[in-house]
Parts: sequence; structure tokens; C-alpha cells
Amino acid sequence: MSPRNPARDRQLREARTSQILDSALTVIARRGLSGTKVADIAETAGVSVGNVYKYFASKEDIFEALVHRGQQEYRDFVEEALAMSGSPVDKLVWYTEQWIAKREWAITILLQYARTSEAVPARLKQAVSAKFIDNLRPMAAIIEQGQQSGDMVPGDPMELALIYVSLMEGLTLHDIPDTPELTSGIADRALRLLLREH
Amino acid sequence: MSPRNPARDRQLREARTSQILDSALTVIARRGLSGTKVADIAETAGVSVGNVYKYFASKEDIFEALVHRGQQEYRDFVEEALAMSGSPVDKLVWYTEQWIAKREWAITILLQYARTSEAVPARLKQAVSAKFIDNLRPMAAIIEQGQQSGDMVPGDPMELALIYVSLMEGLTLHDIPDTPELTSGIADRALRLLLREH
Amino acid sequence: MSPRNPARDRQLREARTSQILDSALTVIARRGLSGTKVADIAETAGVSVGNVYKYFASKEDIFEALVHRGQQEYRDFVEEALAMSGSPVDKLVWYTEQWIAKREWAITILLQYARTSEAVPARLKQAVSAKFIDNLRPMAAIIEQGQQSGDMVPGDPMELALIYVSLMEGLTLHDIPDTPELTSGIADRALRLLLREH
Amino acid sequence: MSPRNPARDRQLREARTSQILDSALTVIARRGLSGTKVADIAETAGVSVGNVYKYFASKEDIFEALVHRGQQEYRDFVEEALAMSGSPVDKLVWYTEQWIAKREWAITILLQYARTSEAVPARLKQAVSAKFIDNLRPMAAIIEQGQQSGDMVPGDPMELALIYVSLMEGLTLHDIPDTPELTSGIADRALRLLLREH
DNA sequence: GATGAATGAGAGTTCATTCAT
DNA sequence: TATGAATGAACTCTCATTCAT
Repeated sequence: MSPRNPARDRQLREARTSQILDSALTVIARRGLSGTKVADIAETAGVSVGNVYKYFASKEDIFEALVHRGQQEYRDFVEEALAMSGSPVDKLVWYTEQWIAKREWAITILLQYARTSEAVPARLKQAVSAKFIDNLRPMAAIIEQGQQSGDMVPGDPMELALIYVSLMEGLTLHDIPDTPELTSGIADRALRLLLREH
Repeated sequence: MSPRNPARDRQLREARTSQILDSALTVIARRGLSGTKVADIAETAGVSVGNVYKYFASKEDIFEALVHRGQQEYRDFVEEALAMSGSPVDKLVWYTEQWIAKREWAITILLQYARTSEAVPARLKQAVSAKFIDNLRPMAAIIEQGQQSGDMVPGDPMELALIYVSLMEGLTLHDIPDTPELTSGIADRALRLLLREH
Repeated sequence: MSPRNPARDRQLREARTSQILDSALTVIARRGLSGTKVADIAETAGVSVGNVYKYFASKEDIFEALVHRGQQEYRDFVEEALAMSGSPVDKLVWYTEQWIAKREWAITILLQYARTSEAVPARLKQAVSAKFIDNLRPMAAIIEQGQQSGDMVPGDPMELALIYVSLMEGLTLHDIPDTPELTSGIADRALRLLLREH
Repeated sequence: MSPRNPARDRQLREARTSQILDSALTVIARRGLSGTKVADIAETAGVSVGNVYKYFASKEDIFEALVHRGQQEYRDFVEEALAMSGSPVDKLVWYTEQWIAKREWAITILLQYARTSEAVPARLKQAVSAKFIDNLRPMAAIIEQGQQSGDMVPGDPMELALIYVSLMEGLTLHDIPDTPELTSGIADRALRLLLREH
């Protein structure tokens, strides 16, 4: 028997948790929550079915953890864009390129499901919607900077942020792996919609 | 011989079919395909479970019929926009207002699911994607007219059509009944992205 | 409207009843009772499903009528063999040839099912078994005649009748349409088992 | 790693499989295939419904396994008769007594159903019929030995084997538990049909 | 902790029977 | 009387969850 090592135990536990969530993200995004079997998640994660339940109480619990993690990661990402050096337009360009590169289709589908499905508890739906609105703020801040520098179109920054994020999401949902309807230049083209003509 | 009236029978059959599809559209959009019980569809349609199977061979069959009908209705709608009298900008305005008014969220969710879910047969996925692209053409034609009249931004009309439709869809998915994140002016605001500044 | 004719009405009713029973016999023998849908019977009989219920109260009712008719027809047949002119051996030959010619596989299967299946009410099972035993008597009488004339093997005539009928049935069940394992001479060969060597 | 014992697991698996087949044999023989619920099989076997599906893909799959096992067991049985020491008549006597003692009614009913029902896939029907014919060979060999020793009636051994087996089956189907029409001496009497008078 | 066999509630689908026309 | 659409109970099969090892 190996000697107990609480720190290492916790670390292993977190690694397993992440591993299960990563697998769950992909399969749930591809098949929907009720279309995904716990056995699918377990298999993709390379663990046994029973073991999944050592880390999560239920399939719903996995979904909720997934949603929270996804929204937090997005928050970190958009704040990183806001905090970076460079002009507001540079920030927007970086955000857009990163979004495309990271292929956020999986979490986009999941969050859309979380906001719209009746199968999701109202409590969670409201939390997700509220967090989504809150997550628009860094983007709105970038847009506001762009308006002050005269580089971006006028209008309520929060509204413009919602429009831009919706557009990113809408485009993303047409660029799922294996169903590519997007040519590479389209996101670039979309970006320019926010910019003033000169 | 027969105590039935064949013409009336057929009429009733078509009415029932529509009734079931209408119900299915709403509940499947709200709960997902695998999250929806045939019993839910039946109850919403006000018919018995068994009777649903007189009209559709399976739940998947209902879904497929729904998708076909949805894409055809969209085609009719966008061609109506193209055919109407008035300037290209008028057509785009009408299209946008109608889209918002018709609250196309249900079919938007369904078609997104049809294009992206692994649970959907590849054959159907491809058909839906192809039809989606084809359905961009009338919108591209409107944009081309707008470019010729100097009212709309330059760029490949098909690309711009994809962007605009993606934006509509993205916004729609944030304006589901009971989860309204959209203020009334946002769609109007979005529309202006395609217009040239003067 | 045609004028009422009670005699003709009854005749038509009997014809319909026979027609339904004939269809039922074939399909139930081929698919089993619970494997047969009332719709199958109706379709084979060329009537509507609803109309079947004008003549029989239930599927079980059809089955019971079938069994009764089958056992009565067999009784008539074996009594005809007993009553015919000629030697006991001639009677047995005629009986055997007729049995083979009439291809009684359908009713044989049905009666076997009626006697052995738990799905059949005990009351009916007992009636069928009793009638089966009773129906052995004419055959036993033929055998007794054959023993008296010295042409048939000795032994209890009822036992020998049971053996011979079981053999006929056993052979019949290997000569179902589309599954012929029987060569034409086998029944003839079987017949000789009852005859004395000379 | 694994806390399981693979050898023991496999053993348990085989035991469960047999247990389910044994239960299935009895209930399907008594109620017919479509008259038998998987729940009946599960209950008789003392396992849960869901667990049955861990061992067999479908009810049809159980039926097929049952048929294969039954025909193989019969083959072993009849070959044992052929291989035993003693005269051909001794072999036939042993075979007959064993058949009666083993009360093969269940598998007899099942195989008859497999050969005759339209509900059984043609592929399986043909396989069963072919195996049935093949399984006649050891019996035919016994009869041939009996003919050579002058103890059995002349004739094509395969034909006589078919007749004898059909007779056994026919008698068996009149001696189902709870429907006994057979007196104990009848099988003995039947056996003598193949023997020459002296 | 790790495993996967076992459970049983629940979903899709069928079909005997009824009934409005 | 004849029809076949409508009903819903019952069946097959699935899968989230538990638990003995």
C-alpha cells in the first residue's frame, strides 16, 4: 500500500474531475443531455461507470458543473481580452481570433441548452442567464473604449456587446466539426461590422 | 358501400398531421428531441399516444417532418421578402421585423439541433445543411440589390447573408420565451450593421 | 334500400363467419395466436377490422370457434371413414390419404396449441382434450374391425388409435407448407406399421 | 487494479445464461414466443428484467439460443444411444425410455414452432430444419443395425427414423404436464411398431 | 477507490377493442 | 351494416443509479 498523501489525493481527484468534465462536454454537446448516457461519458473519460458517481452525484450534477466551468472560463477569457495591451480594435481582433481558434462550439451549444431547455431547473437557468449578461460587461467595456477612440460604431455598448456575442455564437453554431459552412474569412468579415468606415 | 367520406377523411388527416407537428415543434424545441416523450407531444396535440403513430412512424419521423416543414416555410418567407415591392432596405427591414415577430426560436433551435447532433442521421444532417445554404440565396439576392443601390456594405453577398442570418439566429436564441435578454431595439440595431453609413 | 330478407341475411352472416374463420385458421396456424393481429385476420378475410367484431366478440372468441369447428370437421371426417364401404384396411388407407391430401397442418397446430398453451383457458383446454379422446373412437372402431379380420396388429384399439393419430400429427408437423421434410411415400410407409406382416 | 475476479465473473456469466435459458424454455413452451413476456422469463429465472438484456440482445435472441441448445442436446442424446453397448433393440428401448423420462415436451414444442412459424426468420427456420434432418442420422444408424440383425422392419432407415421420431414427438405433444392423455404403456407399444413380429 | 453486474422505473411502440360516421 | 380512426393498456427495451466484491 502506498502511504496516504492528502495533497496528492486531492490533486488526483481534481484531475479525474476535470477529465470527466472534458469528456462530458464533448459528448453532451454532440448528443444533448438526455441523449447522452453516463456510460458514454465514462467510456470517453476512460473510467468505469461506477467511478463517475464517486465524483458527481448525478448526470445533472455533471451538467451543472460543466456550465459553471464553461461560463467561468469564458469570463477569464474575455477579461484577458480587456486587460491586454493594445488598442480596443486589437482587443476585439484578438478576442475574435481566439474564439474561432478555440472552437467554442461545444460550450456554446451547452449554454444555449442551459438557457432554453425546460429540462433544466429554473434556478440553474436563471443563474446562467444572469451570468451571461454579467459576462457581457468586459466586452461592453472594450466597445466603449473603441467608441471613445472613434474606431467603433456608436450605440449602447451592452447592446452592441450582446449583438456581437450573439453573432459569434450564431456563426459558431454553423461551424461545428463535420458541418463546416463557414469560410475562414467570415469571422473576419463579421468583425468589421462593429468598425466605423473611414 | 363505405359509410365514410374520403375527401373529408383526407382533410381530417392533414389537419391532424399539422396539429401534431405544431405541438411537436414547441415541445421538442423546449426539451430537446430525446428529452421529449411522445406522450408529451400527444398530450399537447390533444390526441392519444397511439394515434400519433397513425400519422408518424416514429419520434424520429416526426422530427424529420418538422425539419422539412420548417425549412420550407423559411424558404417561402425569405422569397416573399425578396419578391415584395420596395427598396432592398425595405425588404431587409420587413424580413427582420417579421423574423422577430414570428418568434422563430422554436424552429431555429430545432434546425441547429438537426445540423449538429450526432443523434441525427448523417443523411438528414447533410440535407438540412444543404438546404440551409440554398435558403441563403434569396437573402443574398436582396443584399446584392442593396449593394447595387449603394445602400449596403460591400462584400460577397452569400457571406453577408450567412452573417446576417447567423446574427438573427444568435439573437433569437437569446430571446426564447421566458428567457428574454433582448430589448426591442436590438434587432433594429443589428439590422443597421449591414447598412452603409451616410 | 333492398327489402329485408331474414333468410338471406342469416345466410350472408354465416358466409362471413366462415370466411373470417378460414382466414383466421391460416394466419393463426402460421403465426400463433398472440402473434396474430386481428388486423391480419381482417385483411386476409377481406373485411374491415371493425367488422370482424360484428361477428366475434374477441380474438379469443375466434380461436375458440376455430377449435370447435376443427374438431367437429375432424369428427365428421373420421366417421365418414368408419362408415364407408370396404375392408378396415381400405378405410385406414382412405383416412390416411385424405389426411395427407387435406393437409391438416393448420388445424393440427391449432389444436396442439389449444391443448398445451397456458394462454388458453383451462375450461377450453379440457373440452378440447376430452373431445380429442372422444374423436379417437371411430378410429378405434376401424382398428377393432381390422383386428377381427386379422389384418391389423393386436393391442388395445384406443391405444393404437392414439398412436396412429399421434403419428399422423407428428408427420404432419414435419410437412408444413414451405418446410417439407416428408417424401410422398412416408405416410404410406407409416400406415403399414399398423398392418400385420404376412 | 481490478477488484474483480475475471475467471469467477465468466463462470457466473455462464451460470446466469443457462439459468435464463432454462426458465425461458419452460415459459415459452407453455405460452408461445409472442405470448411470453420477457418479464415472465426474468421472474422465473429470478433476475430482473434489465439483467436479462445483459445476457441476450432480445427475446428473439433468447429463442434462437434455446433452439440451438435444444438441438445440440438432442444430438448428444441420440449419439449416446447409438454409442452405447448392447443390441440395436436395446438402444431403441433406451432411447425411447429416456425420451419419455426426460419429458422433452418443452423443446419439442419449441422446435416445432421454430420450423413452422412465420414469425421466425427464414434463416433460422432453414437451419433448424437442416439440423433436424442431420439429427436423424444416428437414429437411422441404429435402425440399420436392427435391420441387419433381422430385428427391425425393412425400409429406408432415414424414412423409418423420421417416422419414429415423428411418432415420439406426436405422442409427446399429447403428454404435456397437466394434460396427460398418455398411459404409461403407450410408448412401449409404439416402440414395437418398428420391431419384426416373430 | 475502482469495477461492472444488477435493478427497476420509464420511454417508445404495438395492437385489441371501441365508436362516430 | 361497414369502416378505420382513436384509445390506452401492455409490452419490449434502455439506462441512471446502486452495490457487492
